[in-house]
Amino acid sequence: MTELAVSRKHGETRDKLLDAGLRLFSEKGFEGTSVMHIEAAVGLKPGNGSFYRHFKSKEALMEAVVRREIERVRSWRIAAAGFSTGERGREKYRQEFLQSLEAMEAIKDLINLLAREYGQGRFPELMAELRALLLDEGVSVFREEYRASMKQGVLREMDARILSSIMMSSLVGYHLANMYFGCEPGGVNREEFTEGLVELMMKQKGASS
Amino acid sequence: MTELAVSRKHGETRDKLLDAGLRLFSEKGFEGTSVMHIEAAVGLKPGNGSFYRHFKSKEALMEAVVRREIERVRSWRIAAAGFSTGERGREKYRQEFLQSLEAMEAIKDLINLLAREYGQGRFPELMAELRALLLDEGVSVFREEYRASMKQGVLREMDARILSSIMMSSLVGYHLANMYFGCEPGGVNREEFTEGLVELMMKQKGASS
DNA sequence: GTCTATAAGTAGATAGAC
DNA sequence: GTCTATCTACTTATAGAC
Repeated sequence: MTELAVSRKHGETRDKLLDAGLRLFSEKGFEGTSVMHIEAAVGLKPGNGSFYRHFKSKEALMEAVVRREIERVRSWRIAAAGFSTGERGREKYRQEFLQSLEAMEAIKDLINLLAREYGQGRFPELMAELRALLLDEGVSVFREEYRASMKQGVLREMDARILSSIMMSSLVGYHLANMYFGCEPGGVNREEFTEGLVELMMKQKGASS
Repeated sequence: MTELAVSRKHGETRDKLLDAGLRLFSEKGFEGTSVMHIEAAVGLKPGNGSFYRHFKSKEALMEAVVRREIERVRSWRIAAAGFSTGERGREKYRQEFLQSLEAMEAIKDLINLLAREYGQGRFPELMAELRALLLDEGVSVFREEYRASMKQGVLREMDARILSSIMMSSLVGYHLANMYFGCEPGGVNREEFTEGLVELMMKQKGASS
């Protein structure tokens, strides 16, 4: 184990390739991005295959890019275990919704890449992993939080499964509309939007049942 | 004006090319779809350029595909002017939400294509037109409907701009999660989801203010 | 670890026979 | 309106000098 043909720990260039790969695959899609383009982006002379000293193929770079992003998201999840602490109420939910939008913003390249490549059958296992991470885990965290809140009587009485699905879908839709169209849906900004979501979730003043 | 080099009204094959173009661009992206592939899909011998008797370039096909879809959506909009009639209430909104999801399903290839190509700078004017059609018009129809409903006192009192943005984002998010991940967010089906949206919108029993 | 050079394949597009 | 044949450019990837 002296030096693998294409070993795992190169230096700066490898990291630059991962960064450029994420950005370019996200912007132009996997097919739309050539290795020459990637090489040029990191300062290598394009078309001379120096890329292949770092990754054995374009597919290998794609896989490494997605795996690195998955790990990034995982480490955030662990760090943000503070989710279910603190006093439940308007302000807490408002901040959590804003944080969700910010988190999506932070991984927008990953989301974009996912949108482009998903369903094409190119990286099925990778895409399945992303789905589990982004969608399934996200909804389930929301759901458990809402269940706890309802017991405390701060939220309107409603199936927590459905409420969490709606809140999640809503944030996802808002983010994607923003991302793809570069504008806020209906001219409603983040603060108004998240405030509105909280308003809908909370028990209305004087509600009887 | 006897016969343009690549004239506008060919026959069956041209339509087949438009159909195949929509499907393939949506599935594999513009860059990911080769002219050979398109030719094969409509029964032409691939790689022999018969495609170019119908469209002067791959870009030209893309443009024609999107324009045809835009017209399709426009004609629906006109036909569905019945939106703002009928008795306002739970059942009406429930059906309208379901119809929105069905409409998105019906143009999912267009949406997918949009998601893939938007922001790449390849067809800027085309994408801007789509945005106006799908997002801006959609939200504004919702908004006016809600304004009218609030006056009648069936909806909770809330900024109609924000409510319509939330409802729209929510439907878009639900649809996209479904489309990209092939499953319902949080295992909530359409009926439950739309029912939940209505529940959130309506005035709660016994709400005072 | 980057460069020169180049192989082998595929892409978009055109000319002309039928 | 489809086919044969072909041009040019670009793509992924490799071999080997430095």
